[in-house]
Amino acid sequence: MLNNYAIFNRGGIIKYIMELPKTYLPSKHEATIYNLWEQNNVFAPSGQGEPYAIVMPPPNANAHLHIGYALTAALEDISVRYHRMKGRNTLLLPGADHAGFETQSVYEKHLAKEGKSRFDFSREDLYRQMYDFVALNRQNFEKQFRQLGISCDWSRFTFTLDDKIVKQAYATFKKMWDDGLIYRGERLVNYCTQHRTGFADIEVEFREAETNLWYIRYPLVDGSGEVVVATTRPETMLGDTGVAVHPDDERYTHYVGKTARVPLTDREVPILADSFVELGFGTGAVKLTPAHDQNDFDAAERHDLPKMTVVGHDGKMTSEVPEKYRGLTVAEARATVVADLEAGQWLVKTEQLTHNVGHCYKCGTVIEPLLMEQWFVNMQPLAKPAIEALKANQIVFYPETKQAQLVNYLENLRDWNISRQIAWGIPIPAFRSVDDAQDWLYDERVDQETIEVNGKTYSRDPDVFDTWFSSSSWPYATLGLGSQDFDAFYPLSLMETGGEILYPWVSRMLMLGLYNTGQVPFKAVYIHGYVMAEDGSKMSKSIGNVIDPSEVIDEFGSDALRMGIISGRAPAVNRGYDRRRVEEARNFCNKLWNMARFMQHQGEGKAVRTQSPVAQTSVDHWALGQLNHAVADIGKALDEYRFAEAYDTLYHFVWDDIAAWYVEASKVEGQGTLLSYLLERILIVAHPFAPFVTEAIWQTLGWGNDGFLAAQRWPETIEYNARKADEFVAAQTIITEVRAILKAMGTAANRLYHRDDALLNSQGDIIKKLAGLNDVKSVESGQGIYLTTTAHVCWLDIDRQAADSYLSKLEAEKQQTEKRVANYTARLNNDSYVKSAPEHIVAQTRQALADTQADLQRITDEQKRFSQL
RNA sequence: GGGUGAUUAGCUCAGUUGGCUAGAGCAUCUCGUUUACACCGAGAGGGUCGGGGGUUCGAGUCCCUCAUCACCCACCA
Repeated sequence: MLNNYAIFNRGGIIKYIMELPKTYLPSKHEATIYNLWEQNNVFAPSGQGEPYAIVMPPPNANAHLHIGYALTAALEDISVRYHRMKGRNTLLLPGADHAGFETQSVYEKHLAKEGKSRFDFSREDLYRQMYDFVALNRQNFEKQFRQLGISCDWSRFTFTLDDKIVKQAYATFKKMWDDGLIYRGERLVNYCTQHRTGFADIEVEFREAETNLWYIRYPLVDGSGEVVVATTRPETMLGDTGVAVHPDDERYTHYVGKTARVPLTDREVPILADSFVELGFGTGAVKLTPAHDQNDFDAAERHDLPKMTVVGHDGKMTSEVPEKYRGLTVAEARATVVADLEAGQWLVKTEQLTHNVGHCYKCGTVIEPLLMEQWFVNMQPLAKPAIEALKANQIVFYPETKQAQLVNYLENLRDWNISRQIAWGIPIPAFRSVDDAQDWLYDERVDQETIEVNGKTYSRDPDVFDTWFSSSSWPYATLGLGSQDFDAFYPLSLMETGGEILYPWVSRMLMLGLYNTGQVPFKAVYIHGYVMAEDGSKMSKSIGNVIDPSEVIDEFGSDALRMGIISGRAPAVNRGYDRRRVEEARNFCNKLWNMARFMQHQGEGKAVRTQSPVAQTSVDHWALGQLNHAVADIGKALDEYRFAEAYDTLYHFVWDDIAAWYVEASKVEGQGTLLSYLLERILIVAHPFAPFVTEAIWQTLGWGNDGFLAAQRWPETIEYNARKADEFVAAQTIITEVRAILKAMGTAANRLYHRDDALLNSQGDIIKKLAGLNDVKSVESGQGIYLTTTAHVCWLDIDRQAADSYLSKLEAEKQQTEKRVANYTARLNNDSYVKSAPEHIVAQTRQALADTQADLQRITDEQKRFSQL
């Protein structure tokens, strides 16, 4: 099979030549086109104009892109291409995420297949292995991004473990350290005993679980009675260090201050009053296990209770508990404790209870709140300025509601645990004295296990940062704080991302951005919704309903996927993937392609690019007017990130106005002389949405000599004659009515008569061709039926039989028109309407009434005329 | 428990600050192969905008309420 296109380089100008087959075949062009762009550095910032910058939220370098990324990519790329064409200094900076724990989990599965575990390796070894593992997989997603046509500057590609990111993380940590925002604390940490690491609150997944509520007697030491507590975790009673009741709970007032004995142990614990206890729940008395429950921990802090760790990092009971329970798993311990309670008559009763239990979002293991020493960030001083910036509207949110949600989140923020006990991440640059557990140093020599400072030995903290800690500086760390890029592009124009990371990421970028740069990191935030499966359910690998963007691209093309996926989609609304919209968009690409074919055909194979049109005919002026409107509407919609609306406007402008009306009109001799100009403008305006097909056309027509389409300027408003444009609108009205009548009556070839009407004289040829008439001519007196939707007197010569059936149709039309007349009349008779409504609205109504009355008049005249025949 | 969003044509969904007869694509029905395109063209049918109440000259749009669905946050010893 012969190649039907060739690329060659002649005199430094790249030409792209091929035939124009009937249908556009994306697969034949997309890769070639993207290579041309990339090799010619089309996506680098121009250095001219007002800056416009987006830094991509880095996708997981290890992942195969799912179809949601097609949406992200389309939204970002449309914005960027549009602003580039507007002449702005535009940057789209790509990146990839090492995705700490996520990737380590994947790698662990990989290891498991080889019968190994991460605990078989040192952290350094593991890190190196994973770095290579990710480097291999990374090419995959970079390839997919290119498939999607993303116009990013690959030379600025940033990986979240790159030096500049690590350095920024260290600088941030150091600054916080110096400012006293970082503290080492023994706190309850959400701990997965399977993965052996702690998590941030936000990473814990709560699921409903059926469990029991056990009611247990705690006898008073003075023998004066007992307190019954209710618990879902009887095994943790082995670590109880108190019992709490509500201060207002009269049932227990006289117990407060007394001492109870914890069954199955010899421990005596105080009964105290604390308002965190809920009066209505259980018995109103609660056991306190400070080392394994957040509320209990907080209460213990307030009342200075000791904290006993009874569940260890391995998920087994520790040596703190009586010997018979030691080494049991939590589940085993629970069963044993319950049995022993029963045997000892300590158990009052058991109730069923449904409640939420935290699980590891990766492996599903129940999260144990465990007491651990970790690095924490004091969030209040960071959250406060962020809240102020939000309330001062320094960032525009799409949709708006996300702003208030973020404020609400920030106002209730707890301190942030940034330590993770995994290998795949940025080592925490802190060292602890081997002699003094309280003596910590900040030091960046993390490649060393131990360091000597002032004659003392310090050993490295084995933990790494939470991924979100380093990625919170993403907007300026990628640019390089204080660099030229930073000066040019910070704050970013837009942060485009999904709703699931509004809290963990957007909020932290905002806080740390303000902290490190004194400015908000971005001027706008666009939150996209999720792409669900076609039936509206969540896509997941386990269900097997994941849609691969590459497969869609293979079938329909990248442009079709981009447009199909943004079509009709509002921000932050989850919606299923809709294959029909992609098909629709594919058809649209083909429409563009065939308009180009038609134009080339008209120009006898030589399509000349025109930039300064001379409008001659009415339809020319009309087309320019429509172009102006479309360009303005699309631009305005894109300025406000209303992508679906912008695409809709483009679609209907191209298809309805130009393809259906203008191109058809241009087939009439002497009409439609601006085809190449309009096509040129359309390619530019459509380019942000459908970059491949538009560039393919551009290059194929030989316009590449003037530079890439991707580098063209967005159209300016063009002058046109509105009165002449209106002539074509009038012609359209006549054409539409004639078509409708002929269709409804089932008659074909006919003539349209008029009495030397100026419009009919000048637009006769177009009307004849587009309405499918035999003739349009001026006569002394005509015959047939009058048109009723136009003020231009003309009548359609159809046979008597068809005319009779037309009458009944006319009656239905009359009734509708009468209704409208009544409607407008009533409105205008309403004094308060005329007084309160804006003048132009009232004027519109008056005009509408006049027009409708005229229509009604023509209809009744026509009926009368018929009845006299 | 708190919060957010959704409910518009058979289906999937648009509808910017309230203002012409509420739109699109797909699907359905008629007709059509006029040399850009059947991934096409022309025409048609189809909605009391979830229920109820309110504000207003005017409500799909704003407010209240109810119902159903989805999601987020918090948390239940």
